[in-house]
Amino acid sequence: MKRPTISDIAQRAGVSKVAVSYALNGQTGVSETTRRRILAIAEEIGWSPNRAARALSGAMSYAVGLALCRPARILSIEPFFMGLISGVEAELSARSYALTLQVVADLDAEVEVYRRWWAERRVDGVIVVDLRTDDRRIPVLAELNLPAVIIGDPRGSGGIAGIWSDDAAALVETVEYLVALGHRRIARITGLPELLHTAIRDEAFERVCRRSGVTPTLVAADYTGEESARITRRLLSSAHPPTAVLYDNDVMAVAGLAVAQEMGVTVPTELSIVAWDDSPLCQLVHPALTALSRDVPGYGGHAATRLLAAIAGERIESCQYGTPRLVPRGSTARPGHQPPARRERAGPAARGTRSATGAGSGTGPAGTDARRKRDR
Amino acid sequence: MKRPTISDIAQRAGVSKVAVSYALNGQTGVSETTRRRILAIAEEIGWSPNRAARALSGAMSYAVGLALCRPARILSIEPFFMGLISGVEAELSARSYALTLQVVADLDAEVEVYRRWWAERRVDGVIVVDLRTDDRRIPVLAELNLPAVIIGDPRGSGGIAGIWSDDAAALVETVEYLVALGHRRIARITGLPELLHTAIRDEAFERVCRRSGVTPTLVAADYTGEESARITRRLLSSAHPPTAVLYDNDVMAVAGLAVAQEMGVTVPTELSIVAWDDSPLCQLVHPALTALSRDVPGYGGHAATRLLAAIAGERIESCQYGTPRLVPRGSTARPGHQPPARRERAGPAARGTRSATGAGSGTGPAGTDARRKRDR
DNA sequence: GTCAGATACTTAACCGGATAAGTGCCCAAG
DNA sequence: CTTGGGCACTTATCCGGTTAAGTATCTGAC
Repeated sequence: MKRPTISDIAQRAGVSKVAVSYALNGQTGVSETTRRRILAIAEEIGWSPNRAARALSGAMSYAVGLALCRPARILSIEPFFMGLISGVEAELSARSYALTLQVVADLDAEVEVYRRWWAERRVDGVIVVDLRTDDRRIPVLAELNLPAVIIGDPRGSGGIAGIWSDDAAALVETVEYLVALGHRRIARITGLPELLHTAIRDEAFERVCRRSGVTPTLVAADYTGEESARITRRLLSSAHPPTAVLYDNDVMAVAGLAVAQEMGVTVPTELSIVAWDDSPLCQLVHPALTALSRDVPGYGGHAATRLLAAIAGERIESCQYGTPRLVPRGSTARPGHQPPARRERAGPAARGTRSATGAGSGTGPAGTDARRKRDR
Repeated sequence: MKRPTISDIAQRAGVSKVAVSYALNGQTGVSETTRRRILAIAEEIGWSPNRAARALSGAMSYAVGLALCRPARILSIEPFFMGLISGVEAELSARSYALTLQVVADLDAEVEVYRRWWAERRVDGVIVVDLRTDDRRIPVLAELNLPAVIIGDPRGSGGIAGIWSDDAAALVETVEYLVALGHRRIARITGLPELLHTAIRDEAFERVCRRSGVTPTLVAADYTGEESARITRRLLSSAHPPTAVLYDNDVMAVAGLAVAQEMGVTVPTELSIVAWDDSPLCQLVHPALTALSRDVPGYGGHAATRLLAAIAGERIESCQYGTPRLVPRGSTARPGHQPPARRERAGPAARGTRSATGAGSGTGPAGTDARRKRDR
């Protein structure tokens, strides 16, 4: 089956291909009658513009690039990226832009990918994730003059417009919530230390802890459950274990919860847990995890919209979107060793007292969460 | 900054652009001296071929398409897709092919995307996932003569080569394992019923249950934790609850585990749980979930390799890869109401008896799993 | 010495669109 | 009746590569 071209349409319509081009692009220069005839033929034979041809003359590729620089095992478990991609995609495909995805091994490879995409005219712009402190991708993008949107704090995006959430504010809110509950020993298990948002959260953490008279503990991790489990185990067996732990993603928080349960540390009475980034996962475990929730697909959609604007030549500014909201669930409570009354009477074998009926009440919060999710 | 073209190189080298083209593509027709000079210049000015131009003359786009037809909330929680993408990508980028991703709302949209990609020459081939029973995408791909690799059972791929795993065998192995443990009431909570692999697993499930004298219970779900929780709750509160449940993905299995724990049903003694598709998630929960593990990135890599072969014009055959292996963990055991000795002595508040020291033994299996993962 | 054939190039044409610069033709104003 | 100007088109050219089809120049065999 041969792909139809504008020449095919021209032949059928008995006009030149330029007339067809004008007609299909809404330009003046063809009569309304001819235009309709041409459009009808195009529709009939199922014509779509050959992107390569368009790109060659118009210097546009109608594609946007996204390079992901994380090992496969992290990519697959982190719901964040797939959520982001969904959001980006929804926005792009609505304007018939394509998303070109590349997984790279390290930052050098990523920079090379940008250079190649630019030289090959593969993409019209890129979305940059995982902004680093003093990020060397930024000058390259500037040098290439490649339209870009940075997902990350404008302090690190070196003049390139970005979309960012106020992580510091969210962190302060969370710590203050824990302090209000009565916690005085709070630990934070971080994501990759080279990421800018890790540094920003760290700084905010130390600041709010100092201000609140809380002993901060900061441990760097790598987003994996293994690492989180190891660190949590160490923290909980120390002389003065924290009464609350903030994890920099949901996977680490779930792993931390599992370790606590293994070690016989009751959550939330003996240990409160907060996860950064909400996901269905946080509501699947028991107790459900208090989380910093944000609208990830919306975040991606916004980024895509702004990138398309930048590609269209608009001057775009950095904008804030979707600062995480603290969603308290069962994993945070006042610190103390007395478990809540309902659980106290649990039989030795049972992990909780709720009967099948009691569990029905468990649908309450689940239902609420489902509703919240739909609201975003 | 202007993008360098072969004409720039030609000018610098003092030859025609055709000579440059020959030199850069390893064709005969240029002397070794000239070739080296041209390559040096190309390297120096950072030339990469303009993909649009290449595509226009060569009729190749050097891109592969992947359309995902699942709602965002499922995409983001299912590690399968991101794992698949990582694997596909690794293979593609090694041969400097790009991956074009599109998230679509339904099958009609997906078919439209294929038609558009084909007409636009956006991609040289596609990878098709989530094969349905009597899949209407297949005839379209055949009609368009668009190179494709189906990820799914060849019984449904209508002559188009695919890559598949023997789900029926894996399911039979799992049920036989449960039967050997002594289970006689086994339930299976399935994924989307319209997917071919769901039907294949269902059929195998009923067959092996009948053969083994086991009462099968089949309930259709949709891969979400909410749905799984609802169904599990219903099953467990029925008159004759199953003693083992097979879930069609990890998220549903984790949700099922949470419900059991909520309801005071001990896993694994009162209820055994098996998850289809392993992920770090399965090892984070407590007890760790027995799972059907497979090498998802490898699966994707294989698919990409075969697709590239098909694009290169080779005739490719369907091939089997990565039939899931059953990885027994703590969530499966002989059915019975006596919890194992070590847990029996648990204090009322504790969810497990393991002390900090006891938890150290927990690193044993975790270490093993990490090693296994690296092996793939 | 000459002629075939290889070598090392060049020129021309093409891929499928976009776009600048014509070219008839009709209508209306002067 | 002429001229000017818009309308509806066409022709020519370009984007940056690939490929077919020349064309000199050199080499070697007869």
